[in-house]
Amino acid sequence: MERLTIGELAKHARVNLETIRYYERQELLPKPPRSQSGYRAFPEESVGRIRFIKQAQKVGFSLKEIKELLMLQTKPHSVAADLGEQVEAKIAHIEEKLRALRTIKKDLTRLINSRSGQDS
Amino acid sequence: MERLTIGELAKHARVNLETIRYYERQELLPKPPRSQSGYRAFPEESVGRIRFIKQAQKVGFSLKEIKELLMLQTKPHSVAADLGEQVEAKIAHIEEKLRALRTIKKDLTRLINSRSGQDS
DNA sequence: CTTGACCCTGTACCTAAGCACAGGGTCTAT
DNA sequence: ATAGACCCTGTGCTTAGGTACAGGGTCAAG
Repeated sequence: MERLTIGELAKHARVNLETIRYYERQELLPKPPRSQSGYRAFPEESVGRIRFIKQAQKVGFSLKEIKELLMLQTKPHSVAADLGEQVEAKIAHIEEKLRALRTIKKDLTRLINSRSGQDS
Repeated sequence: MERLTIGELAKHARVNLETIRYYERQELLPKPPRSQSGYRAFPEESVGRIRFIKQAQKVGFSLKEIKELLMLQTKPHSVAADLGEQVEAKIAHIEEKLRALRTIKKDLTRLINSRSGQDS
């Protein structure tokens, strides 16, 4: 399996290299295995993981919340008791954001329409 | 027309009173008129304005971006040249966020569905 | 076998978005 | 006319989310 250095990962995921180390410290990325010389050797899937983090940030999730989302995704078969509930809660949270966005969008759209025809 | 003190506005808009002063400094709220004794006297619409700010923040807009959104909304008849373009750009931005949210939601939904039936 | 491009750790610095005083004036109810 | 609840300005602190070195090892190419 292909492994990436931190620099390669940074390039693929389009983030600053320091950001990756920061995410590792914050435990958003699992600690990667190291080469003999101590270099980090990331699995390819780290690219997707970082992209996910960036997507989620873009819509207002904090890193703490994103960590929870990632935990749900990557340990789906863990203790598992009320996992469904947790996920439902997250989805509700997302739907709230969707509503907020649609409202803002509607406001702006109305703005455009109200302009057409009248001129200053 | 009804006017609000900063404390009343904070209560209605459900934000900390210091946040309002901060927004004023950042020019997200227009400087309100003052009473003889120097107290701020906000128009009622400030409540809606603050709520809008909070909604937009929830979905990942920075205060700087929100300021732009507000300027589009409140001075729609200004210089007006390429205002339509600006609004379209904002809407595109919002649609990007909508897509990101839907992706995250789909991931989580898939997670729930994949669980039903199988057990660890 | 050295030079340039990487990587390591650790620490410091930075911006955004507030929150928390201190020190002082105001307003109103008793 | 005084206490309690407000308001004012100014300054400083805090947290999140990074970014930027410094000081030092590593690796591949010529």
